[in-house]
Amino acid sequence: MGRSPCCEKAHTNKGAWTKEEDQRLIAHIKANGEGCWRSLPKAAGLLRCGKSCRLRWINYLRPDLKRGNFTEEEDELIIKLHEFLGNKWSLIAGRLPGRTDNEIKNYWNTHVKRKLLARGVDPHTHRPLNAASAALQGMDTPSSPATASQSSEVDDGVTLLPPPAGHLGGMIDLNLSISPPCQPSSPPPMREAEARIVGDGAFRTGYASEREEGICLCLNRLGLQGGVGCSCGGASPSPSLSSQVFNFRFVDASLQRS
DNA sequence: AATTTTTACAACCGCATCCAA
DNA sequence: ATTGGATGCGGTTGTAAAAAT
Repeated sequence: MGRSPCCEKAHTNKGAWTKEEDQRLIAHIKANGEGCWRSLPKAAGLLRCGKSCRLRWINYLRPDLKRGNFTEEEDELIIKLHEFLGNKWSLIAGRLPGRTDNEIKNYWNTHVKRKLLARGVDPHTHRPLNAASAALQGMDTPSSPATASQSSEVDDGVTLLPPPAGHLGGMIDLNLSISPPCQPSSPPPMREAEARIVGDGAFRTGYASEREEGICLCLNRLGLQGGVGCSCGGASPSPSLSSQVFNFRFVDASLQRS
C-alpha cells in the first residue's frame, strides 16, 4: 500500500540544477505561468520531479527575489517574528519581501541562532539562557508561542499579553499589541482584530465585527514596507513598527474547526 | 601546499493540508 | 463523509567553498 510516488524517480535528475534546466524552467513559467507542478516537468522538457521544479522556482529563480545579505533591520524583524510565530518560516517569509522561507530558515540556523546565543538568549524560547539571573533582575522576556504565560514588553514597544488559559500546543493565539514607546497626544483607539492563519498560509484578518469580510489590516506593518502580505496596495503610509497601535490574535483556524 | 574542519545554502524527503470527485 | 491526488511546509542532508591547521 502507501502513496504512489510524486514522480517517476527512475527517470528524474537529482542534485544541483544546471543552467540549461534553469532556462527551461524559467521559459516555461514565463510562457505558461505557475501551477500544476506535477505536469510541468514533462511540459517543460525537464527530467525533474514537480516538487523539485517548484522549489527551484520559488527559492531561486523567481524574479522578485531579493538575494544578497540580510540587513540588520531584517535580522531584527526575523527575530521578532520568530518570537511570535515560532518556526513558521513561510509566514515569516511573507513579512519579508523578496525573501523565501527556505532562505530565512537557513539564515536562522546559520546566523541568527548564533547571534541570539551570543546575546545570552535561547533561540527556541527567546528567554535568557540564564533564567535565574533574569529572575533576580525582576524582568522577563517574551516567551515562545507555546509557552507564553505572562505579559511582557520588548523594545520597539511590542507587547505580548497573556493568552487565555488553555491555549497551548498547536494553537497560536497571541494577544499582541504594538504601540509606540510614547503615546501621541491624542492616542488612536485601540483596535482589535483577528488574524487567521488559514490553509494557504495567508492571513485572513478583520475587526471583530468584520471577520468574514477579511478586512485588510495591512499586517505588513509587522513586516517591511511593501510586504507581499499587504493587500491594501500600500496606499497608506507604512510607518515604522513602533508607531502602530493595534491588537490582534493569531488563531490556527484548522484547530477551531473540530 | 596539502589536508582537515567548518560554514553556508541548495535541494531532498516525508508529512500535513487542501480540495475536488 | 470519504478518498486520493496535488501542493505546501518544515526538518534534514549533501556538498561546495572558505577557513583553519
